[in-house]
Amino acid sequence: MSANSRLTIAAHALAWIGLYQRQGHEVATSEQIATSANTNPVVIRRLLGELRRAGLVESRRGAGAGWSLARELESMTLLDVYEAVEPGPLFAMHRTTPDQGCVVGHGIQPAMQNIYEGIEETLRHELARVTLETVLRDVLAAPR
Amino acid sequence: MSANSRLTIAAHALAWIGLYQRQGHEVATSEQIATSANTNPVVIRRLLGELRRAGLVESRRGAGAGWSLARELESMTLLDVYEAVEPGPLFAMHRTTPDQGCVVGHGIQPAMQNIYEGIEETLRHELARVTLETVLRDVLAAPR
DNA sequence: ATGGTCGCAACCTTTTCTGTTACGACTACA
DNA sequence: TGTAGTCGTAACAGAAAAGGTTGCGACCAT
Repeated sequence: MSANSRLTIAAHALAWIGLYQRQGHEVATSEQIATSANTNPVVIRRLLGELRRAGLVESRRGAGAGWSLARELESMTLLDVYEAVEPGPLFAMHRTTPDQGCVVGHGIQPAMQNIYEGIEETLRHELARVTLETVLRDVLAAPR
Repeated sequence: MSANSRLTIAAHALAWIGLYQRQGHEVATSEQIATSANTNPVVIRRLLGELRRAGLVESRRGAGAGWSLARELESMTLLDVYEAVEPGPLFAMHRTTPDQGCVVGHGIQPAMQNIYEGIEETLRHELARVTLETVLRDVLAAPR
């Protein structure tokens, strides 16, 4: 599916910030999170920027700057994160308009659009069932 | 999500073949289907080749060659098509292994893997509810 | 024998995602 | 007031995937 890792990395970042704050720290830096996720700080800042626009995190600038949660992990779901970092639909239509003179070419897009909408609704429902608190709990439950 | 159009095009092709056969024709050519989908015949042959490996269609070579359904549209679901044409998982993990020395970096992949598996199972369930017969019916029901 | 079609490999272009560098903006603190 | 540390963002490079295109051998009904 040519899947991307945005949802995974965003969840990683949120879990990291959440745990760090529970350990008494005020803010986490993109540098620290990037080290944990084994990627570049700019990648983290970009993703967290989208999460900030969605109201999930806040950032502070200047010296001693960094990122903090805007809400409890308990109140965030994977759906919130998904909608913040994934722009498009799950399934794409034809890249070029099908032949409108053909019965199938004419009816296929509305038909698939309808079907896909129902499926994406179910997907969103599933994503909404998983809170970031659950994610962190599962992360900490991993055998070492 | 960087979605691709394979599922859409494959469903288009199957609906086209199915309708064409109901009109009394034995086989459909990749050329005809490509015209309806407004793409290249090789693209169609590639996709139908995968559907053939999955036992959904058959092809005949030589003169008067082409494609036909291997089963009734009624007995094919979008899940059959999806599994035939989509190789990978819906969501990707980190591109590089996260820091195993970090609690989050260590536990994040098994945690997300588990969550994703449940979600993909639900997705498959939804796809399995839609038959290609339904798709064709919806296609023909489109207002003109 | 021939013409129409599939099978498949090879290559190109476009798009998307990720990584990287660079640098200005901002602010706590000395 | 200066400075160091961090964010914000633009710009570009590299990798990967999807889709489009061409070419040609294999196949077979006629």
